[in-house]
Parts: sequence; structure tokens; C-alpha cells
Amino acid sequence: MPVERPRRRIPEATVARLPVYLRILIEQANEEVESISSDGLAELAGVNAAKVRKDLSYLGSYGTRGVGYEVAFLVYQIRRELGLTHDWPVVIVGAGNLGQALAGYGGFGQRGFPVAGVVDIDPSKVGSVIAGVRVRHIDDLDQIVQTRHVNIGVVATPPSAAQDAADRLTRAGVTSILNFAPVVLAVPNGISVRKVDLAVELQILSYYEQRRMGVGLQAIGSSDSGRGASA
Amino acid sequence: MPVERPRRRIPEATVARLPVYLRILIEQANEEVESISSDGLAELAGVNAAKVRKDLSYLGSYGTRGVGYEVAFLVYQIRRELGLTHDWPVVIVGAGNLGQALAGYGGFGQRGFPVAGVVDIDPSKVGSVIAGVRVRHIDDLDQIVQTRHVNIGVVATPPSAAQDAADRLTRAGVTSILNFAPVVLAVPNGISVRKVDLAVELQILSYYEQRRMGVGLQAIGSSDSGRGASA
DNA sequence: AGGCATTCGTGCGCGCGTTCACAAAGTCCG
DNA sequence: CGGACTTTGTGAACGCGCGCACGAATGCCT
Ligand SMILES: NC(=O)c1ccc[n+]([C@@H]2O[C@H](COP(=O)([O-])OP(=O)(O)OC[C@H]3O[C@@H](n4cnc5c(N)ncnc54)[C@H](O)[C@@H]3O)[C@@H](O)[C@H]2O)c1
Ligand SMILES: NC(=O)c1ccc[n+]([C@@H]2O[C@H](COP(=O)([O-])OP(=O)(O)OC[C@H]3O[C@@H](n4cnc5c(N)ncnc54)[C@H](O)[C@@H]3O)[C@@H](O)[C@H]2O)c1
Repeated sequence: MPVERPRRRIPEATVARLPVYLRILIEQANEEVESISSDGLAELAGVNAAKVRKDLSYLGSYGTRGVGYEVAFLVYQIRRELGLTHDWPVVIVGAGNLGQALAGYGGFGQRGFPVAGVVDIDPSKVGSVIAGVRVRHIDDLDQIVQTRHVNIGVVATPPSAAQDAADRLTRAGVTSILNFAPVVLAVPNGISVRKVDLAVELQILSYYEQRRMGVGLQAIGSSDSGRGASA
Repeated sequence: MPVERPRRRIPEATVARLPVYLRILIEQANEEVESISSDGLAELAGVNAAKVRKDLSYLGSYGTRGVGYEVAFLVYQIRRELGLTHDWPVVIVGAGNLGQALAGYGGFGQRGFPVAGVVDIDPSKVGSVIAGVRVRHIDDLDQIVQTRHVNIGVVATPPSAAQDAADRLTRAGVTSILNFAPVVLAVPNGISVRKVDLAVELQILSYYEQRRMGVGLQAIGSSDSGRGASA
């Protein structure tokens, strides 16, 4: 087992696919599969086999020619590369419709992202309990972030309050934000932001739907980051 | 006003940005802004000005040199290009935690994606009412899709049932799917699939968080499809 | 009317990511 | 033990999207 890796830079596109491989590999491990080929993994992930090999090669040469990859070891390596060897507690800002669904969703904790806290600005929301987590006032954000060592914040407020939520998060020391509000957030340098915008997704689908109507049936290009696909 | 457009192919990356421009332009229109420059729009969208101009040029030459773009007209053009001149009713499969949050969210209807129906396989869920929509049994899916002319389906079932849900949707005639379950869906040719995987998003953030720890503070590349950003 | 400032539209080069194709490496079996 | 077979790892070609840079068009001011 190698002691220290050289930490080469991994392309963004690859980083976005590693979690998909990881999920599939964990499933395979649960089904007692011990080894998998790039072809096999590619099929399950819905991507090209060469892409799989190149992606995995960024982690090092952990395959065995003529055989494939040892599932358990690959799981370990990807986990390590993605920084999933320890938990990343998250704090959710906004305990509305969506915030409650997120907080109540067990999948996050299972995957290493326990909900360290849920905060809201509305006094009537504060104090209520969602899936065992008590909603606290947004003024407690700093304290939650510091005592629970939170690096990742989730913005689930109305669009008008999203920038304020992001400001409070970064001020509290959070360095990564997952934004569900349909607004472009301005954040200081060095802060990572990813957004999930359902309306945008639907509108992209709408574009291809409309196109399908206009011209005769036509193949839809698969989208970047492995986000879209058509088979 | 041009009568018919030549229907050139629009790059995927551009299609993914048009909804963002659209949202911003609608906001500007609401604030009585009549005209906007590519620079102004670029700033609000957090992208390069040349990119904005190139993106908009796919719609046609609708800008005025020395002035900018007429907001209202641009809204109309983007709407038209994205196929948002009429509503696209959607059907939600899975009335759980997430499905209820989605159905209860008014933002979809406002943006032209009214919820035509919510279906579930669990008899105890069937009949309950979410935000005015009655949950129906999944066996009614075909009927809903046909009578309401649904083209877009949303999968909000547990991962184990997601493929089944997708199969039922395509069999019912749906040609676009938005998938929230963390699985790779297999669908027939010509069906568009986009996925929203929160665990993947968090794991990508985790990667950069971990990296930030290892090496000294470092700029995070903005991600594809305009999904990530850092400022 | 003319000149100046502004902003669009786009040709072009560059860098990144995808894919092909193949040699190297290792397995498996007779 | 050797040869056939399998599968990896990666060099190289390709294509796409990004951003610069600049000509062209238009408005505005004197
Ligand atoms: N619910 C969905 O299915 C869904 C789907 C797509 C997008 N979204 C987006 O997610 C966001 C949340 O949606 P929702 O349906 O949960 O809205 P919601 O109105 O139900 O909840 C928003 C919550 O944020 C709280 N809040 C407001 N300002 C705040 C502030 N400054 N700081 C902290 N908390 C604050 C409110 O008190 C409220 O509890 C919105 O931006 C929405 O556009 C939601
Ligand atoms: N809740 C969240 O915040 C969240 C976050 C990320 C991802 N997800 C994903 O979204 C999906 C739904 O999550 P959830 O929390 O709503 O789960 P849930 O268990 O609360 O709801 C799932 C619903 O789907 C129904 N269902 C099961 N099999 C079905 C079938 N074959 N056809 C139709 N309906 C069926 C169930 O009866 C249930 O009502 C899951 O795949 C989950 O991983 C949810």
C-alpha cells in the first residue's frame, strides 16, 4: 500500500464522475463482487471504457492487466481521493419545504455528510424538530459552524434571501456552499459553490423536447459532468 | 419580427446557460430595465461577456451595437428557443419526502412546468392531497400522461425503484426524465435524461475541501454547465 | 454632419476532455 | 512452461468550448 500520493491535479470532469463510480463500486462490493473491469464499470456507469480507465489512472495504477480492478481497493482509493475518509458535517440554512426534506433525508448521513444543524430566520420555525434535529435560529450559525467544524453549507432559502445566507455562511467560516436557490451567488475568492437548479434542468429538457417536435427524431447529446444522458 | 428561424444547433453548454440568462432578464424586466449590455448580463450571470454574446448570437442577431439588447425581446427569444412559449406539464413519480416537496413547490408552475399529477405505488400514499394535487396510483400513469399530454417525468422514488419508474414513464410515452434517484437509468434511444444527485454534488465539494487542507489555499476551477462557480 | 464612444458579432488560437488504438503486462490453461 | 487471451495504461488525434481581440455597426454629442 503506497504511503503518500503525489497529489496530481484531477480534471473537474473526472472529479464529477468519481462519485458515480464510487456508488456503483460500493453496490458491487455489497453483492460480493471482488473484481471489476473497466468495461464492466463503464457499462454500469453509462460511460466509455477508456474514460473509466483514464479517470482511474489519476488515482494511480491500481488495476491488474488481464483481470481488472479490485473493487474494495478501488472503493478505498476513490474515497481517499474525494476526501471521504472522514465525515463532513453540513449545515442547512432555511427550514422550509426543501430544507425539511433535505434534513429528513437519511441518505446524507449515510454517505458521510451528517446534518450538523438546520437554521432559519423565522422565529416560528425555530425550535421545531425535523428528523431528530432541532431547528435553531440563524444567529446560532457561527456557533454551530465552529463547534461542529462545519465546512459545507446548504442554502435552501427563498431566492431573495440566498445571498444573505451565503454571506452569513462564509462569514461563519464555511468554505463550500451547495445552493438550491435560483440565483447566482457572489462569494469571496477560494469559496466553492455548486448549484442545483431544478428549473434550469427542466428548461434544458424543454429545449430538447421542443426540438424533437420541430425536426424529426434526433439523438440528444449527452451532457457534461455526466449530468445528462441518453441511451 | 422574423417569421421563421433556421434552427441551427445550439451547443449543450449554451443551452444550459440560456435558462440562467432568462431568469436574470425576467428580473431585470420586472425592475423596468429596458436594455442590457452583454457586459451587464455577464456580470449578473457570473460569466464572461464574450460568452454571453456568443450564446445570444445563436438565437440570431438581436442586439444593437453601441446599446445592448432589448430585455423584453431577448426574454421572448430565449423563451421561444427553449420551447417555453407553452407549458410543459410534468408528472412526479414517488410521493415521498422529496416528491412532496417538489409537488408543493410553486416555482415549477410559475416557470411553465405545472404538476399534472403525482403517482405512487404505496396504497397508503394514494389519495392524500399535496398542495391541491391528489396522489394517484402508479397504474394511472398512462392515463395521466395521455390525457394531460405530459412529456416530462420526474423520478423521486427510492433508488431500487427508479429504473422501474423510468420504464413505466417511457412506456407511458414520456420522452424526458428528470431523475433524483442516485442511479444510472437505462432508457431507450431518443429519451432525454438529466439527473440531480445531491450526494455527488457534496462529494465534489468534499474533494476540493480536502484539497484545500492538503495544499495551501488554491483557486477552484468553476465547473461545467455553469453548475459550479467561485468568485 | 462629423467624429467619438460604445457595444455587438465573430474569427481565431488555445486548452481541455473524449475517444481510439495499441503496446505492455499479467492471467489462465493445456 | 509457453502461448493465447484478456485487460490495463497511455500516447495521439480529434473536437468542442472558451476567451481574446478586433472590425463593424450604431448612438450620441458637439
Ligand atoms: N421546494 C422545492 O421543491 C424546491 C424546488 C426547487 C427549488 N427550490 C428552491 O429552494 C429554496 C427553498 O425552497 P422552499 O420551498 O423550501 O422555500 P420555503 O419558503 O418553504 O422555505 C424557505 C425557508 O427559508 C427561511 N428563510 C428566509 N430567509 C432566510 C434567511 N435570510 N436566513 C435563513 N432562513 C431564511 C424561511 O423562513 C423559510 O423557512 C428556494 O430558493 C426555492 O426556489 C425549492
Ligand atoms: N429527500 C431528499 O432530500 C433527497 C435528497 C437527495 C436524494 N433523494 C433521492 O430522491 C429519491 C426519493 O427520496 P425520498 O426521500 O422522497 O424517499 P421516500 O422513501 O420518502 O419516498 C419514495 C416514495 O416512492 C414511492 N415508491 C416506491 N417504489 C415506487 C415505484 N415503483 N413506483 C412509484 N412509487 C414508488 C414510495 O412509496 C415512497 O412514497 C430517493 O432516490 C433519494 O435517494 C432524496
